[in-house]
Amino acid sequence: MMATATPRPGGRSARVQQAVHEAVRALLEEHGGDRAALSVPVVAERAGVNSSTIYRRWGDLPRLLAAVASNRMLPEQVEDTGTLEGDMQAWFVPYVEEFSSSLGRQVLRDMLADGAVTRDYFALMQGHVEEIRNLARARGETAPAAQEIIDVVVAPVIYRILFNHESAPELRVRDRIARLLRPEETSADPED
Amino acid sequence: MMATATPRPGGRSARVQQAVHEAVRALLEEHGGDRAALSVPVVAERAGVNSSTIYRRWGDLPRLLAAVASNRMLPEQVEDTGTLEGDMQAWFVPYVEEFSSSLGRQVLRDMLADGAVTRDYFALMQGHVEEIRNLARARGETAPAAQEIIDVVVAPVIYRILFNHESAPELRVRDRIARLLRPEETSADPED
DNA sequence: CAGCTTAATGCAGATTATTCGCTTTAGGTG
DNA sequence: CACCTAAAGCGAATAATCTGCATTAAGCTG
Repeated sequence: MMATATPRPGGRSARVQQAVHEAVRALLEEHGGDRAALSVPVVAERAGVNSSTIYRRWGDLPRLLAAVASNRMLPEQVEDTGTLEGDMQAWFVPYVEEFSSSLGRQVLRDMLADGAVTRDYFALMQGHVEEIRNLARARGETAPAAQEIIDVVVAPVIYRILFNHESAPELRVRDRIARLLRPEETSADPED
Repeated sequence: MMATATPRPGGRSARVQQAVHEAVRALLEEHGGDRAALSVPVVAERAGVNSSTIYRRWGDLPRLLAAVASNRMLPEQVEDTGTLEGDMQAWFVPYVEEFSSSLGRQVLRDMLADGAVTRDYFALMQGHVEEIRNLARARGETAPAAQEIIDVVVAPVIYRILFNHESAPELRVRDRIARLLRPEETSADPED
């Protein structure tokens, strides 16, 4: 996923990548997400790989962490639940659960450190929003523009996770989706 | 600003901090914002300061960069222009100009790497929003909740800067503010 | 399927960054 | 003015990073 497009993707190269990714995940787990406990040599040893391999493939620790983060935060697949509101919830609620935990926020931060990875990841998210929107339109539902969905639902939630450290219940994702899609009906409708 | 609250803020300590901050800014300038050109020893030499001083005070390069970033991106002061819409524009437009440039985005990213600095900075921004809102209410204007201002204006703009690399004109900040404050009048009102 | 080609890895030495204990400096205080 | 102490300087020890060269194994060719 979002992997370096290697000319030789099979075999050893892939095994090394997997070993390194797993080593990072395991080490973060063991040290309660404490980045200070990680270093390239430590990851290398755990992965059974030479340090210089990591430097060559990922450049430095932050970029390795960003790669692991974007891999770990694998975008949900869009799923057809029959309604736009259902699709939006099925798609976005799991994201928020992932990202809003203390660990998820840290992983998100790791990803943000790498501009290219971040951009790819969020482009993919936007693609999913467009997919969901197209499903709705094919069904005959009216659907807001993808940009509006992002402005009203996605952006405020990501912003609050990142800058306010809000938890999933505080974020009221279902409520935000409902307000966007059914503005008349939903004036005061707390969900937690 | 947001400085380590030093028990002894005057004198040498302050001079060192200033020298180091200036060294970082100058070096970034010289190398076109290329982070790879910076290292703690390089900054130390330019600042005329010992490397170990930097390690002790800031911990590592990313945290130093975050400190410099939050210092550089000094929040605008709230200014009473007579109307809520004017105050919002006077306050937020300069932010967007700063942040949305390629250099500003990089600086924002530097800041985001440090959770504590980020949180302080955005808490300060939120305080300003509340100040603006209180000014408006004191004037007798009706004003949206601070949370709503952030959800509708601030969050989408920051999100798009960070994840879509949008430029200031694309972000249509004045338009966003107008739509929030005068929802009836503004249906289609491109500003660029 | 043996032999060839080459990207990717391993290895070891050189370089550079980071840490640490100790000494020195200079604001603040009585 | 002498004392106290947080912060800075210094240098040696440790650790991380980079680099050139040797080795490995995946993909290709015949």
